[in-house]
Amino acid sequence: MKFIPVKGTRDFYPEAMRMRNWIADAWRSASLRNGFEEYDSPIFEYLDLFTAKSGDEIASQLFNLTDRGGRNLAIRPEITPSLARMVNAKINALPRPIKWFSIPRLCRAERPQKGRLREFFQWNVDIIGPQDELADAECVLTAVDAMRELGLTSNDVQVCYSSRELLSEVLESLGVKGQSSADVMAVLDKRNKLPAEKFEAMLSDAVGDKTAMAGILKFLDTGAIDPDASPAEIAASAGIAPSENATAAIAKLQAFGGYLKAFGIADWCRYDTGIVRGLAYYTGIVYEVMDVGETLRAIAGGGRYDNLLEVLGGPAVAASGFGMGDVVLGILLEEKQLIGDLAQGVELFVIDGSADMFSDVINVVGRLRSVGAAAEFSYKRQNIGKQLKQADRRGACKAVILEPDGVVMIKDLASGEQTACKLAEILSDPTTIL
RNA sequence: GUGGCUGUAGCUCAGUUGGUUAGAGCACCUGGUUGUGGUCCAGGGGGUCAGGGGUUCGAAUCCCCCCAGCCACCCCA
Repeated sequence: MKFIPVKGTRDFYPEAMRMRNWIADAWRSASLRNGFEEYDSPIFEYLDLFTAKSGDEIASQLFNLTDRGGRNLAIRPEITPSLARMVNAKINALPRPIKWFSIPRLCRAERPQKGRLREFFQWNVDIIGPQDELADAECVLTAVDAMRELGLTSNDVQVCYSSRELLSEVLESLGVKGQSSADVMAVLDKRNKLPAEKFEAMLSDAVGDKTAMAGILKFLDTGAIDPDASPAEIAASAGIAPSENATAAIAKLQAFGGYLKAFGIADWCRYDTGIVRGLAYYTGIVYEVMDVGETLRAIAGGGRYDNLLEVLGGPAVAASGFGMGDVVLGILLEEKQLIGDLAQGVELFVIDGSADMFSDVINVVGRLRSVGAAAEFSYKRQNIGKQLKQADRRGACKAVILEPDGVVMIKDLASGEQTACKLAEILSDPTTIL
């Protein structure tokens, strides 16, 4: 073949398109149920918007271009900067909390691999305004709600959360700072992917100091957070110096856990100190949705990013949200055999009893479509058997067979039952056969 | 950017130690069973064996290059 799709992109033939729509419909309906409004932004932006958020190095991972006026542009690799830009522009006019969602098509100039393509769709759900962990919890609830709609259960996926704030505080109290802190976080992020020995060796290299190393390992072993204990007690049992920041971060984790429980999704969620979320802009609670076997990369990731609007030139306004891509989710749904039969048939298939009645067929089809019915017909004039076969293959519910002398047989294709009526009736009121 | 694996029909795959005109199933198209579907029967289209070069009397098969796909690393918003 001379022309092939670009590396890392997908063609959506009707079958794949049904799957994509099925997922997007679940995302959209869950969003609306949970009180979010849909927005969208341009598919390309000024390159600055992305480098301002993520640094100049990000440019090499973007598809960027220069327009004829010499402007540096980039295809959006994420929508959060655009969201921040849009919200900043109207921050004083928007009622809060701002609860918005989007399902953008995104592009990243990466080498494709399992669960990662160069073009994909990502559901984004954000709440801007509240500082309360209730917002973080409501985002998680929305994610769970969509996954539930798609047929997943808490036996399939878990929302693993931690506190970026607490982790920073722990590292700092152990004297791990600056580059070392960044290195340690990078290693922690791999914890669930590496064998224990290798992980500890890498961690040891990043930390350097033995006392600090022991402190980090003790912190990592923290189990579920007791909702009833005082933050100071929890800090003590996790070997964390009970600074003001540390106890505050622990209290936030407790509040977050309480909201998850109140929303009825506690069994979908668990505290996991191994969640770090890269070195991005997160400032508080962070989480990733993992498949229970942890064989796939994260299905979704998000958390609190209270500084982003300010970084992008706006006021200091708190924000929290997540992104869920269609690629890993699609793999998981397929593995769990949750996709089912997505074929969508027409309602009615209109058939001629003899070729000379074909003009009546297109007449009836036209009338049916004018009242909103999904009606189809065969382009070829052939016997009734072949036309019925075609009706069946199109997934039609009923066949409308036009016979001589104005007689019409309505055949239910599932039961095989037929009822008769008059062509004149159908033409005057097509809704009688719906 | 680095590394590993794999490329035969739209899909899943056969193809012997190199040997005539590269096959099957499914899918697709046509026709039949002479006016009621999910069957059945018959026929048909479709492949420069990813592409290029080499070895050989002869290459889908052996060697080299390249391209593409998959997978992992880096990175992961």
